[in-house]
Amino acid sequence: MQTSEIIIIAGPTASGKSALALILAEELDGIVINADSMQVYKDIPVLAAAPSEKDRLRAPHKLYGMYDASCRGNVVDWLNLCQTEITAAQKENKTPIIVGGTGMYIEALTKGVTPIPETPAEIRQTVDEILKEEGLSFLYKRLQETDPETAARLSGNDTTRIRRAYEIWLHTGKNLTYWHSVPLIKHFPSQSFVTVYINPPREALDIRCRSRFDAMVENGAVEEVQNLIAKNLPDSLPAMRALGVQELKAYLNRECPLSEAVENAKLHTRQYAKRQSTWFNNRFDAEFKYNACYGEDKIFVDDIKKAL
RNA sequence: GGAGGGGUGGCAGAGCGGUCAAAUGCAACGGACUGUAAAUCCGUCGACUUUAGUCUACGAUGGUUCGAAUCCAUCCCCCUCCA
Repeated sequence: MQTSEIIIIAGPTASGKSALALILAEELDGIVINADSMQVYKDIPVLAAAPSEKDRLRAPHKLYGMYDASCRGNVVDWLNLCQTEITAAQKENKTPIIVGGTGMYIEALTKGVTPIPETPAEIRQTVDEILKEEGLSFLYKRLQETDPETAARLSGNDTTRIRRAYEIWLHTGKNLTYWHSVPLIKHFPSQSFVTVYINPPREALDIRCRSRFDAMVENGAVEEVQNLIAKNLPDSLPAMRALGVQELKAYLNRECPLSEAVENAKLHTRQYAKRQSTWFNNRFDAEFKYNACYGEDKIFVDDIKKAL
């Protein structure tokens, strides 16, 4: 069975997205393409819950583990790679199946992105120094002068966004408000997506997150973090912020017992799942919604196949 | 048995006569989200009614006071040290 549609499977962590993607890939002769900001790093397959070797043999998987932990991935880089993979799949008459929990990535794919030039490293560094020397409130004041609208929209505590907005101004001479006024660049028309949202009840998800983390520890999550620590990377890198990394690092540094580290990681996973649900519930308009974790139910698959 | 310290909202922990429904942190709940997004940030958080207010609350009971989480008495628990 072949189709030119692009399937997108979104949902919170541990909802069973990857399993569904895999089954669909098998049934539809598809290619699974990752839309998860953490599964792109090769150093953390266990903690990021990337598909296993065995699963990857069952169907082609793209954009998994392609970056070193020292890299900083970002939406646009991912988007470009994703587009390449989608067109490559379509050329071979295979169904691209995009799966992931990173709402921002999926939205960039379906709705497009603003063509803001990439910020060079020097600019980032400059802003970093301002931040360090003058503080966030200073940077916020500068933003109020250069981009009052954006400043008004943001909280004065929102380091990430204030920094980015100011970087854009410094680099391009135009502020974020201006950039947001230019049309988004879209690579695929909206009609080409078949969207699926797995949205299990919180309690069910929580149980899964918890047992999954235990399984991660059994499958070498601690060793994974140990190897990461050995690389001596700054904690600010995305891979270092994957759920479980800082928690297990604290254990390895003898700051807390393993049980506590595990509890913390489970807690943070649960809170993350909530943030994801909020995102998808309120801004991801899916054609198919399922209110349970994906297990073995073929219903999902049949429903989706019918839509193609 | 003796000496001392303590019991505060789901938890931790401030407050030590009024401005205390009680700081702060955590958790919980809701929300935002345009290039680090598994990030970052915002709101709510005793109950009932609701821009004001009413009630129940700081181990228990009783007291002092115009007024107590804060002072006193008794009781019940907990911890530390000495024996």
